[in-house]
Amino acid sequence: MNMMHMGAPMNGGPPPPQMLQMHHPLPHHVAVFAHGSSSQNSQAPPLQAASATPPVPSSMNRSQSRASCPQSTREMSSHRSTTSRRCGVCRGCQCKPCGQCTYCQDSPQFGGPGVKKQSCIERRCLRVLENRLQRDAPTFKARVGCNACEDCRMQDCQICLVCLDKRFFENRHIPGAMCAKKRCNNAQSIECVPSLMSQNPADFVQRAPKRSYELINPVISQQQQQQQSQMHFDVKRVQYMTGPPPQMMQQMQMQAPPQQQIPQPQTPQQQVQQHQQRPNSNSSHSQGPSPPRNGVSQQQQQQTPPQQQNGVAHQIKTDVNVENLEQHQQQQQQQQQQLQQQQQRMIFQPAPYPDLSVHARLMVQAPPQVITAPAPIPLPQGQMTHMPQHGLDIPYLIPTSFVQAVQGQADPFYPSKFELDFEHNGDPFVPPSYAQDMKGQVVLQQL
DNA sequence: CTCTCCGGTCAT
DNA sequence: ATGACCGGAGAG
Ligand SMILES: [Zn+2]
Ligand SMILES: [Zn+2]
Repeated sequence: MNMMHMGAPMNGGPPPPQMLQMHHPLPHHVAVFAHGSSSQNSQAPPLQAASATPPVPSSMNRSQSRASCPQSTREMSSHRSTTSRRCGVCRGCQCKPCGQCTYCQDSPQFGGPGVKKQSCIERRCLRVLENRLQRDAPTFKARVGCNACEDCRMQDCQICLVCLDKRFFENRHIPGAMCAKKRCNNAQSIECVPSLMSQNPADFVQRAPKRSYELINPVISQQQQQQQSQMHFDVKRVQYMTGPPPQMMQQMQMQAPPQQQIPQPQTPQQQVQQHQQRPNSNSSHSQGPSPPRNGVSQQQQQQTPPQQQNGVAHQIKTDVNVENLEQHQQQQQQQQQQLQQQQQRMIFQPAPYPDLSVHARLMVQAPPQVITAPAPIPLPQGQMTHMPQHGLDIPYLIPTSFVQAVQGQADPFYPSKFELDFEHNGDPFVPPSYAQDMKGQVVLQQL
């Protein structure tokens, strides 16, 4: 029951607030939307459109409170230091509400009842995610699978805490853990010893904003990417700026991220109008969510006319999701080539871990397909497009490498949608769609 | 006041 | 462990 559908500030009409004013210098590889701050990056992606269309109205990131001030000031100053706020710069913060995820559906913004009161899955902020990981990881019951059973062979869910940690934080918070969704009988629980960070919450707070996502993603040539088209492997290499704990030396993570979906060129406003009437627009959560506490069901909310989603069919992008590195591309490519075969194989042959009893060891002794980082690389930025670097230069805005994005996708969290939207409606900030068929493909679980 | 949405809590 | 709720913080 809604009928409220008040014109959300974002859709309404308030002139697009010019992007978040970054107080810190933006790395050249980071495109800026705002006023002609056209970063003169060499790869000069077609950002005109972007600048014309701010990612999200400032009103959208209300709770973010001055995203421009990366200083921990506001975040911490808040008496309720326990409440993490939006960073305002990560992909999530930049994204518009998809309008189709369960939370958007719930939001009054889209005519929902507003009972769930959660942010759009697409808009999940990485900072918040991290805070949560830091909080929960210590008590998280991590397990390592046998890597032999069927479950272990399945691809990671990509939405559980472990997967998210893996994807965004290179398992720093829950090292060695296997996808929480996997139900391996031979799984062994491991003590989660969050590396890298002290157990002192006070520390997090301070570090959170500064948390650099100094992680490096290997670069995979487009060709390679295409060759791996059957599966997505977001191979990442860990690289720590600060002294990494022994167990976290370096690791290579292979993930089989869900297939990318093609963005659905439409703005929230449009979405509101269309207000899908999808049969299974349960979207986002792949795992059967528990039943709603009360009668408010998703369906009930969908009382809007069965508008069509428009002609844009949801396609599935099969390119490998890999984010490109700027400089180490070459060497990486070489490396990748060598590993290419291996990787393809891993797709169906989850590497048998040498020893799973100790996660520490697990981390050190990377599985066969593990690619060890060539050498400490100076955090290239721009590849972790979805990683906010609170307080630091954040290559999370619009990576200059739009071009790359268009060709080979990087991460489900960095929807290829951007490029497409450019072409379709010039709005690169429209979040990926949540077609039921893509259910659980590109999401972040509830935070 | 309006609005977004974090985080705690409870049900599953 | 995870999702549904919902109180309420905090920004506009
Ligand atoms: Zn959404
Ligand atoms: Zn954010």
